[in-house]
Formats: sequence, C-alpha cells, structure tokens
Amino acid sequence: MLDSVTHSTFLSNTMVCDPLMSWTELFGTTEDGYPTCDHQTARDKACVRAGGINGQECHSHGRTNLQSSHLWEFVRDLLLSPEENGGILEWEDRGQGIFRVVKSEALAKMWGQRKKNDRMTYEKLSRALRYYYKTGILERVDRRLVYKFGKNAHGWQENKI
DNA sequence: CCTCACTTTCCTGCTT
DNA sequence: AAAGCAGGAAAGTGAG
Repeated sequence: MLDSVTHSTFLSNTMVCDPLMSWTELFGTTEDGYPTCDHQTARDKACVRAGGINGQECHSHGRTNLQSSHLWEFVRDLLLSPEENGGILEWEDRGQGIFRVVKSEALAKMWGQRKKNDRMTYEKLSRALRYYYKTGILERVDRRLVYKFGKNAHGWQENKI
C-alpha cells in the first residue's frame, strides 16, 4: 500500500487561520452523526462573504476563500490553500494540474459542510466530478483518486490568476 | 411559473 | 471484501 505521501500529513494543526471551522470541530467528535452545524459560530464563519475575508489570509497566496459555489472551484481553492486542506488534497503534478484526493471522506465532509448537506459522501461527490469530464473542466487520469484539471478549468496555475 | 446548468441521489456492474 | 470508477436516470436547487 505504500501510503507514502503524507510526510507530516497528520493534520497536526495547520489551522493557523481556519477560514471554516476547526478540524476538531469537523472530525473530532463527528463520525457521521454531525451535531456539527451549530447555530451561528460555525455557520457565520462558513458564510464569510467571498472576498470579504478582511485580508486575513495567512501567508502564501492571497486566496483563502473557499466560498466557491461550484465543486471544481471548491476543490481548486482547497488545493491552493495547503494551510487549510489539512492534507486532504495533494498536487501530484502541479504543472499539469494533476492532483490526488488523499482523504476522500474528509473531502466529502468538507464539501457537504460547504453545501450544508451532511449526507454527502465521496461516492456522490465523485459522481459530480465525473460529469466534469464531459465539459472539459477535468480530464480523466487512470489512477485511483487522481484527477486532472482540463482546458476549461482556470485559476489553478501558480502564475496565471 | 418555466428553463437551464449543476448537483445530488440511487443504481448496476466492473476494477483494483 | 472494501473502496473506487463508470455512467445512466431521475430528482433537487438556485439563478435568471
């Protein structure tokens, strides 16, 4: 199985400036029950208006906002903010836009959280990703949990923004 | 209210 | 055997 990967992917903390809720809040106690959705605290944080994140970006890219309405943008933004993705996603080949879903369940939970849908699963999320093959947002990669941005995807390259 | 694009849900079968 | 992958089909949603 050579997990390889994850040198220090133990979500140690990395939550230096969580844009959404904290990791513990997400996984610490919620296996699948999900009493999560508090009322306001967590919700408010998740509702920070896009671009309204008062320049609180951590170091690195000035893009710490996961408010994207579309799945592929959400994935892209997560990929672009390593501080927040806690090792969920990882670039396989940054130059070619190839990335791997390291923690499928976590990704599904995050997406579900974004859409306020606690029934989200990787099975379902991946179905949505598969539809992107038709529109050129993503390209198929013959490897488990590996995807590649297609010609119609934008904003994932370091230089081009 | 309707349409459209995107997403979710469910399913059957196949592959790793 | 469990987890992914493939897509078809159909229902749900939000924007316009």
